[in-house]
Amino acid sequence: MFSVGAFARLGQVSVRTLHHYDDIGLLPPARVDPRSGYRWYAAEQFSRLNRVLALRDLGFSLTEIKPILDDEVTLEELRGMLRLRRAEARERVTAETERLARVEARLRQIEREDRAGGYDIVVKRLE
Amino acid sequence: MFSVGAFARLGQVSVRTLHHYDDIGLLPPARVDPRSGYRWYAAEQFSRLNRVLALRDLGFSLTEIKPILDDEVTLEELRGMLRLRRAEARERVTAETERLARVEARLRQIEREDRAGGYDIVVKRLE
DNA sequence: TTGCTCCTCACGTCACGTGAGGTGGC
DNA sequence: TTGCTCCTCACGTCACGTGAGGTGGC
Repeated sequence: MFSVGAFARLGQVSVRTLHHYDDIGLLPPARVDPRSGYRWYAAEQFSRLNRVLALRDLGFSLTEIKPILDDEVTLEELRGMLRLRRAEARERVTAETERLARVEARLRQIEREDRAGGYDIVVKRLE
Repeated sequence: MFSVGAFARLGQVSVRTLHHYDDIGLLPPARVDPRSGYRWYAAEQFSRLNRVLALRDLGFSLTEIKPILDDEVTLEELRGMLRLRRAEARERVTAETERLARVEARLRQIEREDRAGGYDIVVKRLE
């Protein structure tokens, strides 16, 4: 059994994160001391923690992660969720790439000592 | 003079956004009717609104935007802020690209019907 | 009178970070 | 007794979205 502190250290997350995962029922400790309220985690729980972190890393919210880990999601649904993640990730990549280009353009402009001007050029849609 | 509704429509932002910009002092209306509390914007204020949107689009927070627009930032400082933005934008591009790759890897894995396994592979640093 | 616009609260968002104030075992 | 760990609130984050409840001019 591991105390929160130990489990957090070994799992590379903060104690607050474990408290949070307990609060939302995502990763409740194997045992809670009824007197002190101390949380005790079992070694097998590292697996679930790591799955949480892996899915979080793919862009899933904690709310989405729970049903996935609890096998309340079919393979088909999981596939669909991943496709959605993929689409979102692609969008963010292009959005960030474009933003980067704009920042660079602005920097070049400033290096030419043109402070003013340009920066109220905004792209807007017409109806 | 434009009412909030009109100014919002023409400026392509929500009324709530204008309220918010007023609340934080970023873009107070040119005039506020003392009786009704109605906000009235002048045509010249579109320029500032667009500057706000342009800077926001570059990744600046509203708190950073204010001093920039109020000329409380030197050219050198602005350059420094843009360099920081650039670095952050680059980081996000690579981070998002990597995330996308992981999502795609997971999808390929799932298409092979391998539901289980893999997904508790997590990268962690050793001390 | 009915619509439409406007107003001011004030809670909710997402995943925790960060004190505050207090307890229990070595 | 001193440290260290643990506990439970509960506010703060960032830029608004979204009602709730009410007012004023055409």
